[in-house]
Amino acid sequence: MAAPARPTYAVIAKTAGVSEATVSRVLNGDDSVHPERARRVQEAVDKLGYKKNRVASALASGRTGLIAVVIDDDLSVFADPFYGTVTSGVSRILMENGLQTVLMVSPVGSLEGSVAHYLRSGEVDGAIFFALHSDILINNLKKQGLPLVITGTPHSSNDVAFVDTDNFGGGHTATKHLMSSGAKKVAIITGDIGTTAAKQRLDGYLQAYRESGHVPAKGLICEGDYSFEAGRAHCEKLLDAHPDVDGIFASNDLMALGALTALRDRGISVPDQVRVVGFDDSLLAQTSTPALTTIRQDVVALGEAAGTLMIAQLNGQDVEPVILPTELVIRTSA
Amino acid sequence: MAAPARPTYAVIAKTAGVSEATVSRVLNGDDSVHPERARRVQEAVDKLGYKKNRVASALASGRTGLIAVVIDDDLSVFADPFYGTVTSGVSRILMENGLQTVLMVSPVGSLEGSVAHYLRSGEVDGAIFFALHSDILINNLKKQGLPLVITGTPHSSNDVAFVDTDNFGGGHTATKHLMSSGAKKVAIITGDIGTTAAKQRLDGYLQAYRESGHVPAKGLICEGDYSFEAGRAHCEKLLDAHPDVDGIFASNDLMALGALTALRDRGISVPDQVRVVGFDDSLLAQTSTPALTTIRQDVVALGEAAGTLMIAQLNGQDVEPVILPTELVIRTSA
DNA sequence: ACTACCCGCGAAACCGCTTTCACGAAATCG
DNA sequence: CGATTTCGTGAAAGCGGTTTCGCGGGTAGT
Repeated sequence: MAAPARPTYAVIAKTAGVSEATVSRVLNGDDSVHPERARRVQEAVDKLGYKKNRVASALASGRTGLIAVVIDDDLSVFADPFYGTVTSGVSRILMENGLQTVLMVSPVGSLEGSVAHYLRSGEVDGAIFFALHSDILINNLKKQGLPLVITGTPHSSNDVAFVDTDNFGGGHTATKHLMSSGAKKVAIITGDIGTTAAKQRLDGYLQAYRESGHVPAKGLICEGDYSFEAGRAHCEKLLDAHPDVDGIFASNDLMALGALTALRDRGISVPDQVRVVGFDDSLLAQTSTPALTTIRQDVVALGEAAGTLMIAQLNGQDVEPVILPTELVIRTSA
Repeated sequence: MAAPARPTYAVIAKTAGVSEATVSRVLNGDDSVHPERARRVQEAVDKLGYKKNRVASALASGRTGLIAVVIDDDLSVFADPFYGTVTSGVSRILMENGLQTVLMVSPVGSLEGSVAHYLRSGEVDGAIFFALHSDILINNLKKQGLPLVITGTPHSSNDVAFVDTDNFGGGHTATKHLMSSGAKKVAIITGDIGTTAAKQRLDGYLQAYRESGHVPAKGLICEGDYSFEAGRAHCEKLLDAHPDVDGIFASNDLMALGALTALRDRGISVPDQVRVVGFDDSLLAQTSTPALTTIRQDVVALGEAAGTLMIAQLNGQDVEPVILPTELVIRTSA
């Protein structure tokens, strides 16, 4: 009510004594305007506290200033601090560039539904995907020329921009560390093998084994799913089948914690009898007992990289995938 | 390029043999259109796969279909699964109502900056606040008639809609549980006392004490800040000053974990010698050793309630604050 | 000095949908 | 049965920017 109607180009133009077209040019950084008139426009803008109406601008220009962050999974995924953190990184970068983040959570499988429609309908200038389960929509959108960024390595090697942690390197480092601290028989509990991250971490593990000149005994490779329970259950199975296991690399901290719990329940001392390494360096790793040795990934940086890649694409630049390094954080468990 | 230009009202109108005005009426649920013509419009819409251009619609109607979720804190807050989960609840409800969630993270103190501008400029139809540190902007926006919802109890009792967990009840229940399971001397480690939630949980604790006919000894009330370290440090101080403490209520799980760690470091058995209760029922509570007895708050429900309250306001309904019940989850620590 | 360009700038069309307004026909009233 | 409402509908005026187009004047070429 009391809101004093916001000024429009018409007002700015009048007070600056120029045409609306010129106002537009000045406000959009068109340098073909005489400095003096540009100054006058700028003055009027400042004086009237003018702020561009993004909606009108969007309609006329076709650019909405909105970037979708699409989570291709059920809502619960967002409870994972990982995504929250990545999102905040993305959001910060986008905001600094005058873009807003639109959050879209799309239950697995329904990606072809309303979300797809929304993305296709030009109501966002670009989309960043998390926890992508399928590449078909991606290829589809890509073909339409929508700037895309994927966090995590996509399954098919289409030329879509993506950012990812060096999962292979992390898996490799973790396994190496276990071996070099004395473990002879190192098992791995993988994440959901449907994800590329889990596969890459496993590959790193295998590579480390290869380099050691040994071969992982049958049964040392357990296919988990990133859950606490999987960590616990696989660890127990492992202890039954291979009582001489002395190293466990869990593909994330949560499973490592599950393993830790199973070990404690059996009275097996960590790290003396069995060493454990996790992945992520989440809060869990810092607060567990014993504190978890783990592979840190820089999640904020991941988000920022995704945002930066998006900005670059919007500016018409060619972009290369970004792979961020991991870091071994040595605590007590290994 | 290959994108076959989306149809507009003009096309729909022509193929249905009506005016654009009628198309608009049908698509916006104006029931004053003759059923037969409405059907024809609907047919045309279906046949052409028409999807309304939200931007144009927004410009003309003044309604953007966007709801801001504002986090008044640094980005790191979003790493807390709590906010991620609330956000996903909000997002789901909004989407079901054809609204999109715009995420805005605003470093503490800068709320009066670009975010405020954005909110004021009518580019969103409403705003939901998380982790609110100050009420001034709220009152300001409220005055402008922007539909608002706050998660957490606001400091001043303006009549803004809010949703919150029953922190008082939770604190009360936690303390009661400690007492009734035998604890004589129950301490509390509060959260950041600047937050209303921390204050309310403390009030619940005090109320339980009052009902027990006792008074908490001096020094049993420790002002923490929700961090692991605070939990540990306060617990140690507590053990030094009051060796006979036999119950600790930590205002969140993370601090409870800190306390658990301190206790273990001193070889004090939980729950035999000291009982510990946390708050949140986060992942940490489930995976800690011993598993943490805690007060569960339904975080998804909180988000959904916030979303629902927003929808109600947009529909012009009057809304009442929503306080969600908590639940005592008994595990091992108490 | 005359034509050919280039440059800065304003007029006006346009983006796609919403909403007011007024008109003709049908319904209601006295 | 004429006068007044009511109802469904289309024409048209926005919403607030962006962008094309072309004009007038200054610069350059010859």
